[in-house]
Amino acid sequence: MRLSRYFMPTLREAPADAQIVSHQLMLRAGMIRQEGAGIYAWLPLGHRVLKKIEQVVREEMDRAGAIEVLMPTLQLADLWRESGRYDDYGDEMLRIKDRNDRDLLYGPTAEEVITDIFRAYIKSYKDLPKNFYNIQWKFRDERRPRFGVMRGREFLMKDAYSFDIDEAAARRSYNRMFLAYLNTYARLGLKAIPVKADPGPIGGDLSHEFIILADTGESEVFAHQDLVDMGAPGPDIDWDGDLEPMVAQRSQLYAASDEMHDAARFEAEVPPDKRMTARGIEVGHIFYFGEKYSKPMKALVTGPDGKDAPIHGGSYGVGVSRLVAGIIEASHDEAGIIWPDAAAPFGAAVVNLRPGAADVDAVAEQAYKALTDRGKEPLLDDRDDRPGAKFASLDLVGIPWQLIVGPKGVAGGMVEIKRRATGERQTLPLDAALKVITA
RNA sequence: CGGAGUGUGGCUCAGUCUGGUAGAGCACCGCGUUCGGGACGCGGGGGUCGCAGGUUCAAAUCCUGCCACUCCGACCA
Repeated sequence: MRLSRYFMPTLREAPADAQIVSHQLMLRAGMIRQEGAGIYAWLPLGHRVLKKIEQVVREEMDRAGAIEVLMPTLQLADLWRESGRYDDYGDEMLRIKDRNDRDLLYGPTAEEVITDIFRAYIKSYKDLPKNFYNIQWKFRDERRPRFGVMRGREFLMKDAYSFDIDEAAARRSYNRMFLAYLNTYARLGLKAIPVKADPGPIGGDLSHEFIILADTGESEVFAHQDLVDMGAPGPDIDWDGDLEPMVAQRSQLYAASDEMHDAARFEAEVPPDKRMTARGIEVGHIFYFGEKYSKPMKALVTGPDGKDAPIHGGSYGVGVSRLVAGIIEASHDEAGIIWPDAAAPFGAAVVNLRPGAADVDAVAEQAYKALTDRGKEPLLDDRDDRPGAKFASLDLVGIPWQLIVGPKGVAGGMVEIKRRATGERQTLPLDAALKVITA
């Protein structure tokens, strides 16, 4: 992409409405524009980041055996009357009427829709397990939207739903999601801690929230340091095998957010030098809910014994649009955003310091083409602007690499590369620079 | 939903108390000089002062009502 033809409206000052750093930086980087309380338009740069994150989430879901679908944003109230949630959900549900006076709603989640789909087609235990997910916009009419896309009313969520014959099988589905989530966050450059969550009326221990560490996070986390250091399991695991040991290893060490924290247990279970307290942001929530929807909605399958029984369900959510803000909270400095490579809107920026100078243009174009050919999705800064302005805005939007082409370097056959995250610079011939960036 | 606050060119803000017909910086347009960390000069364009009523010779400013947005608290990807 040539910046001179792109749309990247950066701001030198943050709008006064933005209170937290991710919101300020998203506005300054020209990623989003607010249309109303908790409602945002995604501008080109923000949209690219959102798509990148979405793709990482998608790949990890697919790897773990989930199947992608796309459910509607508008849902029929009758379905929610079946599950009993239409009246329970309250004012957070945006209720709509169509021209025939039929009650609709803008989906805040999709258990009812997916259960309706499931029950229409799947009748036998032989077709289980199944896990369907979609990445779709949700709307929850929050009492108090805030902090930009961190807590919007409209937000992009990946929601997955598992269907199993019994609780033991459901636990296996749960475990797959548990590990897939850790891999997802790790790929996005985040430290994520699974903490036990309030399982609600179903009980049991099958509910976890995933909290990423960021100094500016809203909630406080208490955890065993070994859990923090353990890292993600990685993609090369046997997804059909016994995942219980890996999950147990990560769910037995103490970890809790403020509302579930038990100071006495923390001190009893965790030695003093292993007690970690930090701030974090919730970016995922998984839980097992058994027959909560399958029973009232009659999502039954025939078991090996020939009898029909409600399936055991679980659901698994990732706040995709929230992750955009979460990553920024976890990764920024005074100059702006520092994207991890997997989420970066562009892999590298080729900075032409003197557009119009034929020799500089030639090298910049050559670098741009080479990076394009190698799949780095580069941004060519060919704006007619001063070097300082270019560096400042590219630092602000957080592109991981800058490949700087200026008259002095070109005269000596060299370019400069700069790594955004560390500020580290190297002066190299173009070929060597390209090798470093594409390594 | 309770409490607090803010609405003035795209952004940051001054002007409101004490009424006299709107201003600065950034951004934008033109010309010129600049050019390795958000340049400078000269010239220029852009604002129903959130909306609706009211008071007044006169309202951004005073009064009434409404709307929007932000923050703090109880709830959530």
